[in-house]
Amino acid sequence: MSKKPRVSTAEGEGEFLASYDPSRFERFSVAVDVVLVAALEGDLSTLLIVRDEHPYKGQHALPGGFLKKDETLEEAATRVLRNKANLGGVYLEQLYTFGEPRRDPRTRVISVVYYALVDEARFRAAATGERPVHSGRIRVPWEGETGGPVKVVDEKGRALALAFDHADIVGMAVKRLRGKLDYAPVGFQLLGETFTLLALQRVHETVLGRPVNKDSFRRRMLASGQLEATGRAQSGVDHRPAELYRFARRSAV
Amino acid sequence: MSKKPRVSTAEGEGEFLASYDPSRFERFSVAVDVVLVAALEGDLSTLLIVRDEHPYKGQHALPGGFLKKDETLEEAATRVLRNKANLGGVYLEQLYTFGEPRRDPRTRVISVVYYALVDEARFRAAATGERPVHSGRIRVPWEGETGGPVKVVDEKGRALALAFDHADIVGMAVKRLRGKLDYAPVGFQLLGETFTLLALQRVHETVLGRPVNKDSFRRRMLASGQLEATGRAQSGVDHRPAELYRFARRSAV
DNA sequence: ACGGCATATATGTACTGTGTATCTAAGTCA
DNA sequence: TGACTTAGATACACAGTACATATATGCCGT
Repeated sequence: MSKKPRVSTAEGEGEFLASYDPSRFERFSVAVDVVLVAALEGDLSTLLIVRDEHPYKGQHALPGGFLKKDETLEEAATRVLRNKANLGGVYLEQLYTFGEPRRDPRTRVISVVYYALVDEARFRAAATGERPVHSGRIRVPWEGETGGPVKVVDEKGRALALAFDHADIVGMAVKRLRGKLDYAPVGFQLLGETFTLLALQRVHETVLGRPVNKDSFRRRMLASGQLEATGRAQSGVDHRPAELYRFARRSAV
Repeated sequence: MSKKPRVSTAEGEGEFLASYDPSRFERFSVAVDVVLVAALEGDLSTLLIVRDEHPYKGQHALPGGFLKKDETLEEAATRVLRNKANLGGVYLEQLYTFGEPRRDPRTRVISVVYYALVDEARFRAAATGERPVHSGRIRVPWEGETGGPVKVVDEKGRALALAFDHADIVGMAVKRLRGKLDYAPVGFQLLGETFTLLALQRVHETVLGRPVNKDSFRRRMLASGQLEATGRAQSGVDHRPAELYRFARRSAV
């Protein structure tokens, strides 16, 4: 292969190697949206905001905001969570970047999407704060193919038509969670400080979209060394209460 | 939670729900870079271009280009591959978006990175074309942790200092490949139409950064149903030739 | 107080995938 | 022709998991 760099005027080369002149290139609005996910009563839920302006006025949308000049993408996502959901210090990870030219009818917007995982208590605190935030339940198609179309419904089970391509985004978030379930402590992020094994199982089932064998799941989790028994038991149930576990941050192995 | 949308003038709400006025928000240069990966002689390689302008003049960089007004992100990645490597119809997938404010010293650039997987023949065709493209060998730290620092070296083994944050980007591409190896036909994309089981094993070992058991690997691959024997054998080797296999696109199960 | 009920938790067994070792097959080359 | 090298097949041990069964423990109605 050619070792000596040479000046090329070919179209493909020029645009990248030539002197940079900002005015020569298009500039784009960059937004950062966040899929805030929690496990509520066995279902995955995501935080939504009702739009009060066109387009998609009155419809639900993921919380988001436009990127500012000197902040990183992750800082923008953090800011969105802080401003829209009054949440800080949550697990945050970049999901995907959506850039279809007409995904926003007003102007072209490149949206870098992050997803965040919180436990039920934090989610409910956000969803009942001063701001008009809503909770959308994610209905994952049972036994569906990976990345199949998820539906988002309200508390009464009515389907919510999400603004923009946000339904696709939620679907991709679930798909990502599904892939990480095996090797990352996803379930723990979605549950509170303590939880029962059945609760953890429900979360896994919801993310996977299929039932898992109870006994196998229990043994696998206990054998993983990631769980730590608290010695305390569930209360307020009309049957034998289950042991409460917590996530073992760093066991001495 | 509050059901009735109400107008909010709080800072966090306003920026997203208020009437959209493009002039109110920053606009950013958006680039699309491509990590073109192939398996060459057991090593992963990636396509690089030598920069002939500041910054990082004379250093190697991933092929890339700025996003145009009406093309999708994927179309931009396709265009980059066509222009810089004269390649078309390759497997392409979005990797990650890098947006650190000072990653490009000239101006802020949001870079949406795609990775592409090609077989050795296509990679060599690109790397020996008219354009001054180069091949960088990816040295994955053996037995290293996921996402550990990879090094990129030239044909003589000399370390290449990549421009911008492109070394990080290559590292993330390898990390992604590693994660997909178990459930996606990554190896097949990196090999040609036909290949021996040992060649497939070498690719897996390179991506994983560790040796895999030969017999187990063979059995696992044959049991997966993704392989199809061609009936033909390797030639030009000084030992017993191995059977050539091909990827079974859609087996009748 | 007691027994039914529902769920938690423990134990046992079969199956499957993988690691490892050993043996045989099929080429090249001196 | 026989040594050498790698391909490919077979056998066995082991671990993880699915599945089945048995026991424990709390609540609740009578």
